[in-house]
Amino acid sequence: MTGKFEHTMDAKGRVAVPSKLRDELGCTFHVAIGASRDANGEVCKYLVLYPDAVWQALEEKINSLPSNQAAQADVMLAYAAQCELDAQSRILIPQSLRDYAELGKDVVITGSSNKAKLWDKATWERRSAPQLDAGRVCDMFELLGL
Amino acid sequence: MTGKFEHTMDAKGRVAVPSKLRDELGCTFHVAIGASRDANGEVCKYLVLYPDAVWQALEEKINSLPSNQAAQADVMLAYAAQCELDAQSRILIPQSLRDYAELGKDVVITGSSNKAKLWDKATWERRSAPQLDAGRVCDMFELLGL
DNA sequence: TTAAAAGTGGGGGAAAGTGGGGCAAAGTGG
DNA sequence: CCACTTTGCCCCACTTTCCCCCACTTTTAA
Repeated sequence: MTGKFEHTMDAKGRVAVPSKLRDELGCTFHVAIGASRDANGEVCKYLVLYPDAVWQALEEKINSLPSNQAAQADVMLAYAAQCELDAQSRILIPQSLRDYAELGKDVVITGSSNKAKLWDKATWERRSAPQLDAGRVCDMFELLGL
Repeated sequence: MTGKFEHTMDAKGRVAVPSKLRDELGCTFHVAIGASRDANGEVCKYLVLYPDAVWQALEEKINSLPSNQAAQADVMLAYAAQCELDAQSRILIPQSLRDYAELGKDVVITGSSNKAKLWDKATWERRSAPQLDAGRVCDMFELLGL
């Protein structure tokens, strides 16, 4: 899955799934929490859309976590939801997930190989802008050995 | 089973089972005691809702416990109850289980793969809040190898 | 230029969730 | 053995949330 799509979330918490991603996500999939660090060590939160098969594998990994990680596992499963597309190809994002990712009206959906990510637009821009610098892109190509 | 649902327990000890969990729990299932440690070593108590098939397997495990664990096995079975949904899709939590988990008016039900957990709201928040920190979520993803 | 598909917004009916009244069965005390 | 209380359960009533459906705009494709 690839691409970046700017959509809006309406007052009811619904977001249209980009048509380019629908085939790979299927009509039922899972939404869960995600977070990652950038080069400066800053963290940012977003949501992840997992096709069913990918989610199954993840759930098994979560279940096999050592028992001292039980609290993390509980939260991960509590903040996950199975979603279905409505007739307009939208999903309803549960309130608890909206709160977690601090989603406002404007959101961004990006393809991310075997899953998709859903960001608040401001979060995405804050995070992606520095990476678009030509020097950074050069560095990445070297890292990739190209 | 996934998701987090905030419900209320009425004065009679009844709690509505979230509609999203009903299919997987069935209309009769077992409620039992549970507890786990968080990263700081603190323990917290909750109740667990087991679909019948899952409970059967657990009961056999309990029965095969070594005899020096008989006291634990007795308590585990004593503090377990078979529940049925009433016409409003609620279950009645036995007083002894309410006392164990220190359930107040506000409770939280979370999906946890093949079972569900029932927490006093304050307990859940005390336990989950630190895990929602973006840094912790990052750490978990690394632990999961993602 | 037109048609079809994608994306956005909202109204209203159905379902979910909450609370309480009342009755019967079970337990407690004289 | 008979009141009396307690507990569990059925019923009904009310509120809130969710989701189905329709309408409209914008974009893409023919």
